[in-house]
Amino acid sequence: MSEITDEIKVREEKLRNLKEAGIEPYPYSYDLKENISDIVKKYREKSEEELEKEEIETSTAGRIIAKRIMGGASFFHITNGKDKLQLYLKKNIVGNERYKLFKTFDLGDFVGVKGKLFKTRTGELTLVVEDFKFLSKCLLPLPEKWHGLQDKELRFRQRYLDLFINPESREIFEKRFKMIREIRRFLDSRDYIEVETPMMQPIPGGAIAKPFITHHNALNIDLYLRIAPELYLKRLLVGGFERVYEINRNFRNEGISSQHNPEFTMLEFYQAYSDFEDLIKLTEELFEYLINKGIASEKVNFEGNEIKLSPPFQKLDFIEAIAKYSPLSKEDILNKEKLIAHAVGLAGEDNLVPTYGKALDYVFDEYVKDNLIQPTFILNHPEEISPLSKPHRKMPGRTERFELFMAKMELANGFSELNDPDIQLQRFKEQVKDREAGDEEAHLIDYDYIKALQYGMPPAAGEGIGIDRLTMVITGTRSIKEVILFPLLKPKS
RNA sequence: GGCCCGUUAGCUCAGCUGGUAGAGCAUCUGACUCUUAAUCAGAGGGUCGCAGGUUCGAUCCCUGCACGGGUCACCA
Repeated sequence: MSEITDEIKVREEKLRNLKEAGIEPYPYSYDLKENISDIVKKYREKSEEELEKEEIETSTAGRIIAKRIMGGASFFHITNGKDKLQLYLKKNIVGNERYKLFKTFDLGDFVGVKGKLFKTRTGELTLVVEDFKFLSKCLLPLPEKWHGLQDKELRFRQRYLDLFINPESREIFEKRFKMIREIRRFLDSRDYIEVETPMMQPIPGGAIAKPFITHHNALNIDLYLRIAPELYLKRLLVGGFERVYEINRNFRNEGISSQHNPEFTMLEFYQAYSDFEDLIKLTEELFEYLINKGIASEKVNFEGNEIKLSPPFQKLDFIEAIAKYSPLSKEDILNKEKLIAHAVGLAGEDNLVPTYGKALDYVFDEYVKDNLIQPTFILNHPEEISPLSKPHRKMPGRTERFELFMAKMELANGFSELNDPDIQLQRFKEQVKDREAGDEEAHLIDYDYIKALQYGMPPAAGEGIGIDRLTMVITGTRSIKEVILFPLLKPKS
């Protein structure tokens, strides 16, 4: 991929020179006392006098990212990707030969250094190098120091460069993974247990989406990469696990956009003896928790809008939401033929399968979604678009379901779980009709799941939260590719 | 998939109505023992995304393709 430039030749030459000088360019380890971040954290606030008095001797290691070479003394910066530390190298401390050697190290090389800490005239914490060890060679030239790596394609294809060149990028991912850690702690402290369920499923279920297909040779069967873990997690409720969650990948064979990656991370959790109202409360508590832990801010700026992440969040009935933001009346929306006609009129005949479910989805997305900037629970979805939710105890034709929207995105989806096997089978059969009407994504009948329900599933509520989108909101990022370490890109030939 | 934009040195970017390319950083050589976008003096580095076309002549105009970005459609 990379052509050999003069600079690469020089770096390769330097590598050879190291070997010839008897210096191992790829040693096995370095016995460092503290990492760069610890040093910066512990000693940054100390005064020049304190440092001088305490004579703090330490050793650390990192990648060289800046060189300022002078005749008899030079300055370098090394980084661990997060923090950087200035090094001061003096000829009369390390000796002429070693000084000359260090000067040949390139930007990107790893070094281990040992010495005392002091502050320069300008007040920067600096390590006077007394001894050093070469730790690894960087053979390719690095991006530029002022602007970093700007090219989005390179940033995604060579994320490792992005991570140690662009601190903002590094921060997004640190935040993401700390958030996931806190979510685990939040659920663990509520007696949840984290489980793993199949990624490869004979019948893809639990969501409405096109799956990836793969093949198992020994069994000679096609399998589907899961589009959701839902039906397996609910089998665990049948099996006696009362509180379970899974944080893992789902795969959907659909378009790639600023909000969609073919594989994405989902938190799904199920809680026995609870209903959708309980999970609405739990969801608000989770946001509160993430704010208290310093993961999320109370307010976040997203595309110029200030989003208030601290609960409580507003609530809006699904049908009323459409009535509010569209020219349609409640009666229009509940009238199936009329709504289908309206949706088909909007979308064009070729673009919409004429089922009530598809029409509902379509008008909701068309009229409502872009208005949902502040966190909003959309409630009580119609049965036609909620094949796995329990019928609403007060509203006929509706289900006990909620979706949490913010920043024009769906972040969470939860409901009281349908545990009546007869109704569930009936709903699956209605999905089959939709499939016959041309809806390729309608749910398939999973008889094995029905069988599990026939053994009895306790009343329960479950919810899925999109981890990538949650990261986007918390970090104020517009593109899902910015929050996925290695987003899917077309391979470059 | 449609439309719009981008692709020029390792990186970040200029490049006028078409006359075979420039800067900064990085690299190399030299000077410099508190620099921090270090400084000073010099040097090297390019199949202008790919393939065609128009033209005496194309980085520039046209067509196609590739990859990326944005947007719409699709997608819970």
